[in-house]
Amino acid sequence: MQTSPPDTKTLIMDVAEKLFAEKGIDATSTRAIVSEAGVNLAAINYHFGSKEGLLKAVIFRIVNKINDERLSQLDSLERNNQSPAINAIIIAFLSPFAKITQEQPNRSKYIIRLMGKLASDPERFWRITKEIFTEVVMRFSAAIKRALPHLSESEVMWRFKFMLGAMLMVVTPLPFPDKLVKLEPAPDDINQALAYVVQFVSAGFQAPAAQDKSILTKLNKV
Amino acid sequence: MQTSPPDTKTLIMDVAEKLFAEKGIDATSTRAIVSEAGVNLAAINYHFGSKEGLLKAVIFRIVNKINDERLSQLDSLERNNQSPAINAIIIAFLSPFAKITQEQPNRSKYIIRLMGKLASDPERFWRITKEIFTEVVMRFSAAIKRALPHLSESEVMWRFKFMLGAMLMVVTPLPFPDKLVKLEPAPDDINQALAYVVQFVSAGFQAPAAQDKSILTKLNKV
DNA sequence: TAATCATTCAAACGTATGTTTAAATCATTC
DNA sequence: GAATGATTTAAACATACGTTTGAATGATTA
Repeated sequence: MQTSPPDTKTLIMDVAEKLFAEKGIDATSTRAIVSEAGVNLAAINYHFGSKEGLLKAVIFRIVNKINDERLSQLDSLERNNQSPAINAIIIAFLSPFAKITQEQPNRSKYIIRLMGKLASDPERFWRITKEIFTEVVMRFSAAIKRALPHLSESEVMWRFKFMLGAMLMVVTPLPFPDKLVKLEPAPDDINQALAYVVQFVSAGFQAPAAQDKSILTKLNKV
Repeated sequence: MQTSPPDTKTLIMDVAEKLFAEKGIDATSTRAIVSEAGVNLAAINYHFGSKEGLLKAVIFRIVNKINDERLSQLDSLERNNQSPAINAIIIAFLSPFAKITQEQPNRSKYIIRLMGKLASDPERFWRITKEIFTEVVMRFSAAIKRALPHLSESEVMWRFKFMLGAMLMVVTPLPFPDKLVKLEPAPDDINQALAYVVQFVSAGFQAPAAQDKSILTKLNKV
């Protein structure tokens, strides 16, 4: 069984995925992409219309796969129990990353980093992904609400957002001082980091509702 | 008591802070800054050397203030108790954002968004801020380690990172579907969001150590 | 084989960017 | 009030970018 060599279109998407994740989207030039892919400069515009067309293709290829897996796991959970436990919901949301890590260890780190880059440009992010993200966010937030009825809707959604933030940290190469620890996970350690984040996020979700409106209150009492 | 009109340097920093936060750093041209500030194009290079020099000046003005406040609060905690509770440590780390919101309501939303933009480019962020962030990270991670002796050093540092991720979500206008909730915090709601994140992160830190190495293990059992 | 369509190619286009220059203006000092 | 240094100004510079062009090559079909 031999794999056929990737065509130009796939080649460009693979390189773009890597460079967008590593350097950022705006900081990655079309020339850098075609140079590393070994194709002609005009290929991007020929195959994808524009740089944004290429970005959209790259994102769709990733997000569709991950979200399909998320929804499939949530379906499976809800078939067994109409209101699954919060832990199971969190794992259904986070584990597709682990699965991709397992299946495609080389690509996985680029995938989440690219998500991180996109999160900082909400306008563009939403313009590109709203068609494919709405269902996942609505299904999961609804499931979480059912699992945590003691929380207000607002606090549930904020905790959902905190989960995304913690998840992004797993592959964000935030460089701590060298004297401390190097927290860039090796491909093999990503599963360890995901186990850590599930533990952290599960406890966070199950915390009682926040009481004080301002954390400054606590300070001023001291 | 009258305030003297701001000099060119301050004027440029104020406008840059606003535009960097609103449009992003790379997407904000030097021409856009000087145009809104009403100064000459060469003023940025004259006063700050380069665009990155200006960015650094803008960031330092913010981060120095926040980190001084963090360290002062941690000092105060450790004067009373050599090993303060995890909750108090977290509040000491997160609350300076709330304090700035209180003191400078107009600027606070720009400050917050600019931190969000920077978070998506960790390498640049760290290149600029490592001189002033090292002390804070080392002091706080040491305090957290003392407060949570049942955790491995690796897991402590990961949870520290998760805290940063959750904190950044407070300042990242990540667009959820309109049908759900609008999670862009208004200036007045930032204190509420910070109270939420403290609650979430406290519980996360206090969770027992993670057991399974891979979350896929749990899945495969199903 | 000839014809048709898809793809690749080198080159150029138009524009926006950060930066630099050198003269002009302002403020301060002696 | 002249001289000195700091600041501002208009203009130009050099480069990098996304995109387009039209010819050349490749593949497919009649």
